[in-house]
Amino acid sequence: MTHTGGRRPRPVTLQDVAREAGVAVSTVSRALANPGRVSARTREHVDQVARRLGYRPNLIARALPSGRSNMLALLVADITNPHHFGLVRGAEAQARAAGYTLVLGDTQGSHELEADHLDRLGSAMDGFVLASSRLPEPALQALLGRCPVVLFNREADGFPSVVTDSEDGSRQVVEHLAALGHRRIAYLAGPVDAWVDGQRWRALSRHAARIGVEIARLGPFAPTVEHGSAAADVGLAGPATALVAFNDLLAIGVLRRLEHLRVRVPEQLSVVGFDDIFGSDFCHPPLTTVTSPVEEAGRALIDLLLGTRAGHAGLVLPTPLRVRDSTGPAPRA
Amino acid sequence: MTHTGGRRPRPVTLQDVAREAGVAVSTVSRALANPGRVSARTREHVDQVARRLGYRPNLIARALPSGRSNMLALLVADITNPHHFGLVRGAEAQARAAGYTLVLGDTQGSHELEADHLDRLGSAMDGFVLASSRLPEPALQALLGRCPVVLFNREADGFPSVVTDSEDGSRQVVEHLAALGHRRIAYLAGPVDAWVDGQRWRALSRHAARIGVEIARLGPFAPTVEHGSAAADVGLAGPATALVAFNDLLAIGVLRRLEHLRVRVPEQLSVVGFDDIFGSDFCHPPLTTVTSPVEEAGRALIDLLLGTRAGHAGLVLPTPLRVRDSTGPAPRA
DNA sequence: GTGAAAGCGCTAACAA
DNA sequence: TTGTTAGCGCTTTCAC
Repeated sequence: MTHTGGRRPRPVTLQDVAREAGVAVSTVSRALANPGRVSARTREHVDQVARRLGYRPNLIARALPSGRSNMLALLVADITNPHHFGLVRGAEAQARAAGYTLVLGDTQGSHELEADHLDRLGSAMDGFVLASSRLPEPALQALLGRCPVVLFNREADGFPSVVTDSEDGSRQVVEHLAALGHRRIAYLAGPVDAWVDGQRWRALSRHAARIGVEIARLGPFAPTVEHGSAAADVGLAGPATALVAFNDLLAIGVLRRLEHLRVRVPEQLSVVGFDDIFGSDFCHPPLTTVTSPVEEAGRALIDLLLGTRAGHAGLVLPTPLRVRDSTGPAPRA
Repeated sequence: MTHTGGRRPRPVTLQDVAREAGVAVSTVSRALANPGRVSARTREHVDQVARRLGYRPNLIARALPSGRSNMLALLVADITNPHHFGLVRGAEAQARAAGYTLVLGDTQGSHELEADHLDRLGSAMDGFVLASSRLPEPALQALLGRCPVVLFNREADGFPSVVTDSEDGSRQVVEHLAALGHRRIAYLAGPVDAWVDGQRWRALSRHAARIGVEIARLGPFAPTVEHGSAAADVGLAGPATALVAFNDLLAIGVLRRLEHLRVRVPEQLSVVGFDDIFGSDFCHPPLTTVTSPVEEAGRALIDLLLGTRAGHAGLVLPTPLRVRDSTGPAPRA
């Protein structure tokens, strides 16, 4: 790796600053970190010398004795899912405001990769946000003593968490479809190890039962646009007049397949998604979906991780249904 | 941050393993890192003890004396731009394969934020990939001696880089539009500090001149779907029969605005984008765009950074034009 | 308010 | 092959 930049000059260290300023390293350290515990004159002088020499603290060296790296990691199940955009932005902003650097990791929906990331980064991070963690419960519990962890869209004993209100979102979906006259709906399930999948399915079926609507669980399907084709075909094979997809990625894939098959949406079949991602407003037809305030979630997660927020329990964020053109009156039987 | 997990047990260190195994720390260190430089028996024994004790190397402590953290950072101008998905995936995979952890940073299109990230992370990373860097040239040059850096979609003296072939992509766009009878086209420019913006504009205007097509540069516009509205309005105000947007985000925004204004695409106006992002195939109408092999780019960038790839110069990736439904014959005057 | 000195957990000479 | 030892650059007691 030496080619890039050729000879690398030795970085300026605290020692260099101390020598140049004519004080002890500990004084420089204090002047820079705890400006209160040093005289105004020294602080100013040290500051100036440090600036002149172009001193940059070595984060690694700082982290070793202090035990804090000032880095937080956000591990997402799928970085290519636009759903996480806002989460990243919100978390980034909040972390930065608190003086932390946010580091992002993609687990590609694999709990092995997730565990691997945790393993590798564990000793170097001050805490983790696991978004849509796919980790088996025992693996999660094993983390408990080792490192501060907060969860997004997953709940587990002992962990602070922020979740979107699947319960209420599902209620809105069912009531919306029922109001449009749908009596048979199908849920196109997501990954079995995705905690929200279970939540959504349970809430959906409970409310369907309450209202007197039939609901079937189909799948599971990988939550991607590509797999929407398979999901659409399975959905089409049944009696359902409305399809509720695990998330928007899958829903958009379903929509694409239906268009290709010349199945008219919503005239012949209604489609609903979850998340309200980038693209759900300009796909064809625009998707009716359960929104979620991900940016707020991102901020709240960091607050929880840092202990900045009162109440360490679970935070549930509201998820209003955004009705667009992919849902309409049920076709006459 | 103490709430999460309660009492944290002191992690197992090399010393613990050494004591338990009845050998010196250096032996444990070697057994774990250079299994060749230690007898098979000791290695096995140490391995076993380490496993039994649940030893996890402390990355921070390891990085200090060795000067290598085994972490690489990828800084992208906009994490919410789907264009970067493949880049992240490709880079992640390649970094992981080489034993490195890839860390992601979002600079939100701001060179201040970019510089800040570089500053904060600089001492803790073994290298940086700057994707679509907005850093002013002098700031970039200042990095030269300090840390290995490779560039994506930007070229600068002294830095290895991978760029998509704006030159050839632009040629294809102009020839495609000319073949459809367009004689007046407009370029909806992106951020002035985006290197590719200049590249695309220059290539576009050169080829337009060569072929005898008029071209105007409009903007600059922020490269987001939202700003597509403004771009569409400006484009509509001129004589152009075809609009070439800086990227797909902007192009999709333009398409949305045109649909809202009941301007028929491509009958009344053709639209072209760059990147071929998520959504460009299901927006309305599907977008004609210049593709780019981002996943390959991601892998190549890591290779370049690690010096694994022969030839440290600039790598130019092919960018075939994907023709969809947003371009058609020029309207009769 | 400031300095001296002891580590943080690990790597890498150097010795044995 | 293995052990001893000196740091890496910084923070943080503890004296002064």
